[in-house]
Amino acid sequence: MEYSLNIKMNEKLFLRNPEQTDLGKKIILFSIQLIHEKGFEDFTFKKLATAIGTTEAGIYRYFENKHKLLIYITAWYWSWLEYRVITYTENILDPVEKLRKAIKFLATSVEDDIRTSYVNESILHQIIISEGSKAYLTKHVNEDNQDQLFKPYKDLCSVIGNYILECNPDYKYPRSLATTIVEMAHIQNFFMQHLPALTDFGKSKSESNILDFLEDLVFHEIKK
Amino acid sequence: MEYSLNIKMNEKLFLRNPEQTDLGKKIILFSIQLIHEKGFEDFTFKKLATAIGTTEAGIYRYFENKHKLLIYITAWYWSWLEYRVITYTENILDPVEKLRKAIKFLATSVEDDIRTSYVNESILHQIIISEGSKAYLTKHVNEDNQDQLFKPYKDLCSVIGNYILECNPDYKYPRSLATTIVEMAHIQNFFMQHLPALTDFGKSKSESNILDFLEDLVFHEIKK
DNA sequence: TATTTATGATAGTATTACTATCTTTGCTTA
DNA sequence: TAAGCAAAGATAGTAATACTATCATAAATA
Repeated sequence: MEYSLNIKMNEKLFLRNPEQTDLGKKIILFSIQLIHEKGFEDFTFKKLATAIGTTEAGIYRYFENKHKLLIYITAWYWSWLEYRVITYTENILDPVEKLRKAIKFLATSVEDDIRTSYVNESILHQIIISEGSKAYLTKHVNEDNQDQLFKPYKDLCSVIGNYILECNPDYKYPRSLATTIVEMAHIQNFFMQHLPALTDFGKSKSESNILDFLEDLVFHEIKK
Repeated sequence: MEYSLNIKMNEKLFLRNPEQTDLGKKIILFSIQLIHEKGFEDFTFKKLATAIGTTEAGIYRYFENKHKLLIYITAWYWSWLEYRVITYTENILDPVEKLRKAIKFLATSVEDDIRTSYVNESILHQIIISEGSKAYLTKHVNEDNQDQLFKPYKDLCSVIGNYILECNPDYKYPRSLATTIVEMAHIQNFFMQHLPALTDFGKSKSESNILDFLEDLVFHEIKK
């Protein structure tokens, strides 16, 4: 049996829906590869077009500019992650176990999900680590936010925040702690890879250490 | 009596030392204003030159490119902050009080320091919040790191890490907790301003709430 | 007075970030 | 089977960006 997983994306993110055509899917597939390879600053629609074997104008029919494309692929990632977190925790009754599992999904690398043919999730995870925050660290964040472009990120954080409240209904900072988990899962990973003196995981360079740190932090904080 | 505070910057950050000439000081002063006004992506040496009343070529004599200039001003900020943290905590004996004071310096807005005529620290603080992480989130972070460009950031985190260890010598993650404090002090501030649903401070929008959250987090975590 | 140093003035190039237009291909649907 | 439409290809063009180079000039210094 074959599976396929479809994530409905906000229509303001694109001009033409990339999921509905061959070229569109290629744009997503190759842009993930190219952004990972060159970094977002050095990534251009010209280079993307050449890699795909189409023209610049072809890309512009799908995305207004490269920043919208970055928001698209990050938003896709957060939606996919929320889906995974929810499906893999729904049978767990103990809220502490649920939260533990969620943290694990955030802090651990993923393997390519075979149900999504035109997205390579393990590379996407690396992009989130290195480029993810550039999606919102702009002067037009307020307008983008009004267009709901960051909803998937907020939804994921909201799920984590609710798990935190299930563990301790009196805890005062469930949202801020949720974003702390999500952000630090990625920032600690980046620092571990590139600026190891800023972490305690420089020698082993293992994601399981980040996981241990985050669990330690979260469960000390919300302990009743 | 007049005071002046001088911070020695890494020579690899510039081509000609901006602190030693009038034009150099103007470049720092105006670039801080302009980056804050336009955001880093929309900031160009052309616009900076026009604002100062000099030419593009004039700016290029001081800085290789706008990214080096960003690293320069962020590095300056971290050095200045480390200096403040150290001087204002050196007479405090209780390590918990010391750490508490340090967190306060990180999470609270500053007023313009009159001892540094060509740097506006309160605007610089906003730049750190919105643009700071772009200094290291690049494909050339490893080369920049080899050139010691991030040393001021590391030094500051190291100071905080040591205060953490003074509070609890057995604590396992002093470096990662230090970077968590520094990063989250700024990220929570950005979210509070622009994506308030991601924090618990959306209504009041007050920095003192961020401070309370960070203290709560840190002292629960390192409690013996 | 000679010389170095900083700045100004001007010009030029490759690349980026688009926009516009016209043609072709291939798939519906009457 | 023909007409019609949507997607994609081909090509061109523009303003801005990110530089590099050169030559002149003014001020500081030796």
